[in-house]
Amino acid sequence: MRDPLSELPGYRLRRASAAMLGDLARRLEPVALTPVEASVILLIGSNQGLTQSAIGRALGIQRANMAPLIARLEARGQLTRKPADGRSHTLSLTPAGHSVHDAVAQITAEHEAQLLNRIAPEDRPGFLRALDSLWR
Amino acid sequence: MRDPLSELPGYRLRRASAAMLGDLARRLEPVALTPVEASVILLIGSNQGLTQSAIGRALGIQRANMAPLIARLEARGQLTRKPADGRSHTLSLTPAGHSVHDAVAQITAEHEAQLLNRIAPEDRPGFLRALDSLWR
DNA sequence: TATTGTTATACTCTATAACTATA
DNA sequence: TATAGTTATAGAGTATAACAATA
Repeated sequence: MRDPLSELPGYRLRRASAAMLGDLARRLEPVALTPVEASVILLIGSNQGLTQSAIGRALGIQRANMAPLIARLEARGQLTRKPADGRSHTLSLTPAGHSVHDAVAQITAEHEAQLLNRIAPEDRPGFLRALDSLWR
Repeated sequence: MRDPLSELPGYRLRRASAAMLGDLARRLEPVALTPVEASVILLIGSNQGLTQSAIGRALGIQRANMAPLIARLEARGQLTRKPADGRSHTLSLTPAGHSVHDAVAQITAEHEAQLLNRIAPEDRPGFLRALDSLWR
């Protein structure tokens, strides 16, 4: 079969990303978090007290999508909202949130190690530079 | 803000892929196709007469998701199904499908050129090798 | 038995619009 | 006026399960 797509960098990027996202999602099943939820937990863990919208901006998640996401994590008792100035909330991890955070950090480290392991060492720096150029 | 995520290759991969997918989606708006629909059109254009499930396998699209996708393209008059052996259908582009195919090929080429253009020339071969290692 | 196609269904992620309340 | 948060809603993309028809 002629397959013009698999030669295309953009198509390969999509497939590679989907494959790695699937791997991460599987690894996160034990903690019952989606990749996006896990990224929020990780970022709050490194920045206690940021506002909801600051977290969203850093992760490229829109305000409208942050609201139910944060409500879900709060309902699970993994984070708390404290009013900051009347219109904004600062987010912090609860003790349960810290536990999940540590588990997520561990899972993420394993996932990332497996990912890098698939790439030839000499290709890794260029790979990271290329991704950075595409993203920002 | 401490941002441990943006250092992670897997996270960068996700953000880069999302950014490029967004660019492609915008470019495809004039032909009213989604990136996935466009990939199907491209693949059929290079392989007239493949079965629906063969296309799906090549693109990583499940049978259950191919059905409505193909029905949509058929309803637009861009492809036709012919029964192959009683249980499988072969897919071919109609004249309208060929027109869209050519437009999609053009759009895709522009998209891919823009993508590569963002990456330093010396990083491109390693980037492609790395994506290939992650995908397959 | 395995494969093809289909339907139903659900979930994740993203997007826009409109609204309230506050700065 | 601009920002923060919320609600409602929609559309892509993907996933599983179950079924009929055919190989």
